[in-house]
Amino acid sequence: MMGKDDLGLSLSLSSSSHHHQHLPLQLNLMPSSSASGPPPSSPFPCQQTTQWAGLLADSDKRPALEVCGGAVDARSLPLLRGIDVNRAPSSGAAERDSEEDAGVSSPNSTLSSVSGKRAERDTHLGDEHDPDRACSRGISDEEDGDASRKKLRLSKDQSAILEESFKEHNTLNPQQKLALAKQLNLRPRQVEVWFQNRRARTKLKQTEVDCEYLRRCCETLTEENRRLQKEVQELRALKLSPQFYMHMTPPTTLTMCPSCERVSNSTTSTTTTTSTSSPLTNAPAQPMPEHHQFLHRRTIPGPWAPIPLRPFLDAPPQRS
DNA sequence: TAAGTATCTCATATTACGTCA
DNA sequence: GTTGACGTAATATGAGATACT
Repeated sequence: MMGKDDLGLSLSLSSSSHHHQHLPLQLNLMPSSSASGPPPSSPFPCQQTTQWAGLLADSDKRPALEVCGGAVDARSLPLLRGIDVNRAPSSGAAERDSEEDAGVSSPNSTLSSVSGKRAERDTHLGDEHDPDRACSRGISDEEDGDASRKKLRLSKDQSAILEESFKEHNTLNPQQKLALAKQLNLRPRQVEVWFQNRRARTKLKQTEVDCEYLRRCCETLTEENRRLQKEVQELRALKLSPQFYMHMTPPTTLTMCPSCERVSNSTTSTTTTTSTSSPLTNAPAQPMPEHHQFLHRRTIPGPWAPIPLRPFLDAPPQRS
């Protein structure tokens, strides 16, 4: 049967990769071949991401492309009530955005870690608490009165470029974020949010795939268990038949050696003890090791107790 | 050097908006 | 025109890491 390693089943509860990113509970259910790929310290590696990105591309790309299609945009643009996320932030505001957003990268943060120096950050810490927050809500200078956030659709091209970038690396450093934002005419905060949501969607998809894989494994094991139970019933039925006892050998007790864990038949002569293959491994019987002969000759009372096997297993009936 | 603080970035949950049937 | 489902951009929150005092 499949073991844990066969399934490639591993749980990574917590670890740290190079970007000190949090590593979520990761089910690596890929076959053992893939288990050798991503290092355990990186349960969300680019390799795996790329692998899943390809798998997910179909599922994720569909809504993105359909929703963000030109026709949809053409219809939706009038509904944006004058807000066009795809348009470069206008002139002065755009420049201010691109510069301020270079420092505004997180809702909890006010300035970027491009420099990472607090002194420099402090100089940028103005009276405005979080300018990007207001911008990201789509509240323009003229729409300050509307407190509700505006949801802004990304264009097809923007989504495609973001997807391509995500395939290369599912996390962005500040420089990459800035460059991507500039390329897409988006605020860095928007790029950051997009990547966060994209990672969440990827993980969700993978979780669904993992669940499906586990479900199939469970079905397989259930079927295997059912088959074995049936086999046990058949063997028990054979045991109860009179013919069974006629050909039955004397009671047998198998003993396991503690050192090599081989099973020997204690009913036979100690000098002629046969080495029995493991029922699990089905390994071919091998000659008795030297230490076996020593142990069996001296009948040392050891901790390895005889293993009483079920009668029907001690003397398996002859199958014709 | 250790402790405390500030900041950044992340994952995660949730909200709210846009689209479509 | 309305409505519910769905996708997703945006927000809120907490945690870990890092730099600094």
